[in-house]
Amino acid sequence: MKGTHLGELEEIALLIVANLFDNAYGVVIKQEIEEKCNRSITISTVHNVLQRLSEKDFLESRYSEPTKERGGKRKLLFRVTRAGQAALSTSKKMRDNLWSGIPEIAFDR
Amino acid sequence: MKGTHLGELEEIALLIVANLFDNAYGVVIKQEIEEKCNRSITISTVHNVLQRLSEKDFLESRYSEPTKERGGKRKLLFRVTRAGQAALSTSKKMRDNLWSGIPEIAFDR
DNA sequence: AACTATTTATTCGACATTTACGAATTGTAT
DNA sequence: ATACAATTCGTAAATGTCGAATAAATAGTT
Repeated sequence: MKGTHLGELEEIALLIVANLFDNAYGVVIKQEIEEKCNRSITISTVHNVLQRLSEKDFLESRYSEPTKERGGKRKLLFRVTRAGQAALSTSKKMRDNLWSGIPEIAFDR
Repeated sequence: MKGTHLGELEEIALLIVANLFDNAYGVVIKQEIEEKCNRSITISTVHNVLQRLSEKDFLESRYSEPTKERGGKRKLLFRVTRAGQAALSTSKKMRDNLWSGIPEIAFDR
């Protein structure tokens, strides 16, 4: 039963890539996850999830040109695919639906 | 690094229990997950996640009285704890925040 | 120019946690 | 005994996690 659902980190990574525009690559994605989700994560974990999302066709990638700065290797830039967008939308609808069934009162015990 | 985050299924299960009131136990939770999330899942998977959520103190449980029907064993009834509510809220805020940064346009390519 | 060091970045290999299922067990009513 | 409702157990697959290895670029040295 592989790739049937979006894992917790997978969904976050997809959302982060969708937030970034033309500069979504490993290092920046790691920083954004750490800042926006208030959680620490290593760069290898990030690359791992990016690769898995690519295999699932939720992300597509291309290499940038190297930059002039010291150590400026080419970067692997990511973009959310249509399938990725669909997966995100489905997930959001499902969760919004679940939340809509929870009265405020339930959280006021 | 155990229990640092709410897994994908863990979050769904928590939300489902929050939706149910006084009848949140294995079988019913399984049915609700299948209906509301349009996905199939076995009863053992459900019990497994319920147990893990209990160990993390996101759920609390008590046994009901046996019922009069044939095979009516006592049921293990679940309720979301304060910590569980907090975890759900945190997760929701994080995701809402991420979605707020994605312009509609980004999904109209 | 050729080396070596430093920097930015990605890839690899291994392990931990979560998700998933079928089978076994428990307790109740017929 | 048998059938039924429910939970628990054992194991495998998918996802999440990290440290170390590798790759490619610039800066400094000789």
